[in-house]
Amino acid sequence: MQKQWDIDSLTADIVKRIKKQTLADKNGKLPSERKLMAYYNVSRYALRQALGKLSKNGYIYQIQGRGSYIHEHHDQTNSINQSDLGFTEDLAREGKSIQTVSAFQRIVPFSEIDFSPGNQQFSDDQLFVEIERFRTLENKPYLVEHSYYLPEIVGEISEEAMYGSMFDYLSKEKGLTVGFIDKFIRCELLTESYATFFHLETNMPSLTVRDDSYLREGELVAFSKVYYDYRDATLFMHKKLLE
Amino acid sequence: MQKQWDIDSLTADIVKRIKKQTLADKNGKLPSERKLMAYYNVSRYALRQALGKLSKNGYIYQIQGRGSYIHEHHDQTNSINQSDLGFTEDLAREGKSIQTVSAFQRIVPFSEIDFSPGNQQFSDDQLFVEIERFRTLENKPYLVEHSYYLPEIVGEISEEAMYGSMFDYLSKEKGLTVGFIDKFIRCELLTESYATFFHLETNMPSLTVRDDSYLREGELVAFSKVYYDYRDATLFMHKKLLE
DNA sequence: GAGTGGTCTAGACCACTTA
DNA sequence: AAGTGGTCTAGACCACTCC
Repeated sequence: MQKQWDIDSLTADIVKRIKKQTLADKNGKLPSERKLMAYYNVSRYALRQALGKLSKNGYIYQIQGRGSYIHEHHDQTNSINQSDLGFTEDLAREGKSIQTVSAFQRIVPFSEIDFSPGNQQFSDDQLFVEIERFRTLENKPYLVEHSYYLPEIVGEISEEAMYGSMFDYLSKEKGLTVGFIDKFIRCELLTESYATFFHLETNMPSLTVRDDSYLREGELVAFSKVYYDYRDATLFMHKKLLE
Repeated sequence: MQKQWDIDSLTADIVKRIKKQTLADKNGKLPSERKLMAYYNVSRYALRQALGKLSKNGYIYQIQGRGSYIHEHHDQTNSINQSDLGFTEDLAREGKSIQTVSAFQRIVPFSEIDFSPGNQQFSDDQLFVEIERFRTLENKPYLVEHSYYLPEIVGEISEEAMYGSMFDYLSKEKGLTVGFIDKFIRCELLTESYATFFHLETNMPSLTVRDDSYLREGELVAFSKVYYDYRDATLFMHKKLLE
């Protein structure tokens, strides 16, 4: 009995072989789709779904009539890959440790919130769970995450969760699945308290990412703003044209 | 003879109908895939490719077992949508006019370049065409674009091109097609000359986007850095999870 | 159980590149 | 002419939601 591949495991296996350098030739050229179909014993559709994912994320590029090639991209040290990005950057990245050094939680009405989601309005007395988390990367101040959760959806948030991954917490403890996120990236000036955390002066800048997070069902579950130390943070993105 | 749809025209038509509000019901729910297949007389594959594009760009979201729904997103005023983004943001956006108010071109060796592409090194005497463009949005200083082109690939760049769209120029005049771009987003402090253009003080911040642009064939053709006025620039991105 | 989106197969033809 | 990726069809079964 031969191994059955689905698209996810197929994608993972191709990535593994690319990294182990056992798939492409010395010019970075992959075997043709027909050969890969035969090798993995999958249909054209399944194979192309897998290659499409790699292509979208910048691992490979494909040229009609010529073949598929590996795209050697940058060293991703200290850069946040948007394609891998979770909730509000809750992924522990290769060999790096992100820790929450302090966190605050309180309940506030909409009228006291200083930023709001892109496409939705609330009544002034709508309550939100406000969470502020100060986080370090390799023991160095790295980001401040300022979030508002809809209490009707998430309920109470435990103290332990605030020091771990909110994304995992919502999924495992609350059974909530985030389906998509709108992101707004800006550069803003720091207030005194955030600047102090980064050992910067007031009004020094910060790279900020505003997220509106929606459940799989399309309901807004949280909106947040993350302030990164501008000296360390780089967002990486790969853009495919001609689609 | 019925109209034949390909995926692009199908996608465009669905977008058009969504905008005209003649496709979804009052709850924002689209007809089922089977119904749309019948309506457009296309296969499941073609239809799902089209819906997949809309879904990826945040126009709709799909829920297994329930249906497809419109996602009303934000007001995109003054925000740069990464999914629509061209070369270095050369698209004239809805009703807004971007103009180049001054531009400089010179030839420099690699050794005099102050930033470099993510994954490639050049010898110190490799020459580049350096272009600096100062651009306004609605007659207000908006961005400075600092680019380096490989002369072996692009050849000479005409004066007119420098005041128009570099993307169109490469494509129409030089027959070069950009296939993909690596992007690195940061927040940086402005030097005096750039700050002056934005009517800001030296060391005020800027939202920057570094691009490495590759031809369809995988060859690096240019790398650039765009400095945006941090007060006006917002990058928008839609992220689909669970793929 | 009926209807929805998600996954996958087998096969065809087209557009492009290379020789 | 042969080989490559790009597009598209027809059909099947699965997982999930709703009644």
